[in-house]
This record gives sequence, C-alpha cells and structure tokens, in this order.
Amino acid sequence: MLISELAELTGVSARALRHYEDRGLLVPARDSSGYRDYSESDVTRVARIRAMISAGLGTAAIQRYLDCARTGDHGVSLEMCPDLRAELDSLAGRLNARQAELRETQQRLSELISVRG
Amino acid sequence: MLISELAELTGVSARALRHYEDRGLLVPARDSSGYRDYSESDVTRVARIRAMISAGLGTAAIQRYLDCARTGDHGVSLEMCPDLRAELDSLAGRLNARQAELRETQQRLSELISVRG
DNA sequence: GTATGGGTTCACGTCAGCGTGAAGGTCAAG
DNA sequence: CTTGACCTTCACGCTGACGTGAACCCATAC
Repeated sequence: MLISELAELTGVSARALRHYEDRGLLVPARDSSGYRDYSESDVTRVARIRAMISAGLGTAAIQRYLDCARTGDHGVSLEMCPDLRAELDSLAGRLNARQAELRETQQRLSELISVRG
Repeated sequence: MLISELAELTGVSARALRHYEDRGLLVPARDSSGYRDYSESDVTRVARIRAMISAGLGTAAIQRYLDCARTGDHGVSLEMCPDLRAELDSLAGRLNARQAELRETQQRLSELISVRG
C-alpha cells in the first residue's frame, strides 16, 4: 500500500513513516516508479514502533530491540533479548530522575509564587 | 571582578555568564582592555537568574521579570509585576502537563516490561 | 623575547522526532 | 494537454541553555 494509506490506517503522519525509514525501523519495498510499497504486516510494526516511542525509547534503541517485540492479546509486549532488560531498567531510572527534577522545579516555582515579595 | 572569579563564586560556568549577557540578563561593565568587570551585587543577581531558570522560566521571561525579584530571608521571592502572576500560572500549568505526560510514559514503559512476551 | 594562563568574539554542535516548504517526477481524470 | 493529487528526495526549522573549539588579544613571569 501507499504511504498515505499506511498513515491513514495507523494515524501516524507520512513524514513520521519516512523518518522511521531513515532510522532503519521500517524499510518498505519500492514499486516500479520508486513509490514506497508497504505490506499489511507493517501496520502492526508501526504499532510496535509507536508503543516503544511512547514508552520513551529512542529510535536507536528501538532498532536494536524492535524484533524482540510482538503484539499479543494484552497489547505490545517484548520477548526478552540479551541487554534489553538492562536497557529498559536504565530508561526507567532516567524517567524517575526526570520525574524528580520536575517535582523540584515545581517546588521551586511554587516557592517563587507563594513567598511573595 | 573577572568572569572566572564570578564563575567560581557562583558555580556557574563562564560560558553561561556570557550567555546571560547575550540574553540581556547580566550586562557587566568593561575595563580598559575590554574584559568584563562584574560587581559584588552580580553574585546575588546570578543567584536570582539561576533560581528562575531552575524554576523553569526561559531567559526571555527572566529578562522581563528579573527586576521584580529580590533576595529575602526565605530565598528568592518575586515582587509582583503586572502579568507576572499570569506568566507563572501558565508555567505551572505546562509543568503539570509535562508531569502528566511523564507519568503516562512511565506507565507505558512498565506495561512493556511487566506484560512479558 | 616568549611561554603561560587568562581574556575576547563568533558560530556551529548538542538532543530528537518529526513539521514544513522546495523542486520535481507519476498517474488517473477531464 | 492540463489540472490536481499523490509520490519522491533534500534539507532547514523547532525547543533552549549552554558546550566546544577556532582565531586572536592582554598581562605577568621567566
């Protein structure tokens, strides 16, 4: 199918799909005139990519682990690959750190507001 | 005093101090040879700048409101300027939104980890 | 004189996932 | 033939507080 069709089906912009190709996440076939030709299975592949992005994974990490992912009854899950567990734990740690920073920022902001001059 | 001295006193890099000057937040005098010549009061001014940055304010907003700030017994506080209240409330709203997004991300990540394949 | 250890002003790099034209080829329809 | 709606490949813009050389001036000690 054409890129606009896959974009429609997945709700992901055509630009984003091209971006995924640049990152090596989703490399479709090409027809005789150079148009990208996506398969049906690419719909679920895009879903996996989106799930991992929304979980905070970068495209580089996604490329390393995308083939560990599968779509099950309860949404997207990941078959364990070596190092994947560590990578995810690391990411969770960074998210927690960011969360703590954000709370600090909110705290300082509220002080700035409430203390008054 | 020289830029390196102020940097040492405040713990802010010389590059950052020059950046603040570019943004119009801290514009020191110059000596006969063109060197930046900071005053003692610039130490507290840098503290105010850092406090506002760490509260999530951008340099543009800081420039508009820096002179509303003062250093009191309980840290940095802000004298109210017109529009400042609204600006801070707006910022607080964005921080809350970011916080919510982050929690969503953490949620999706934990699902990715716990569901298993 | 010169080897240092400052200082100065540009100005691009960083981090990242796309948005957004720009310039031009492809193809079904009027 | 000519729209017009797609497609293609660049390649800069965005968000923003700095990091990091590059190339050059200033001052002090040797």
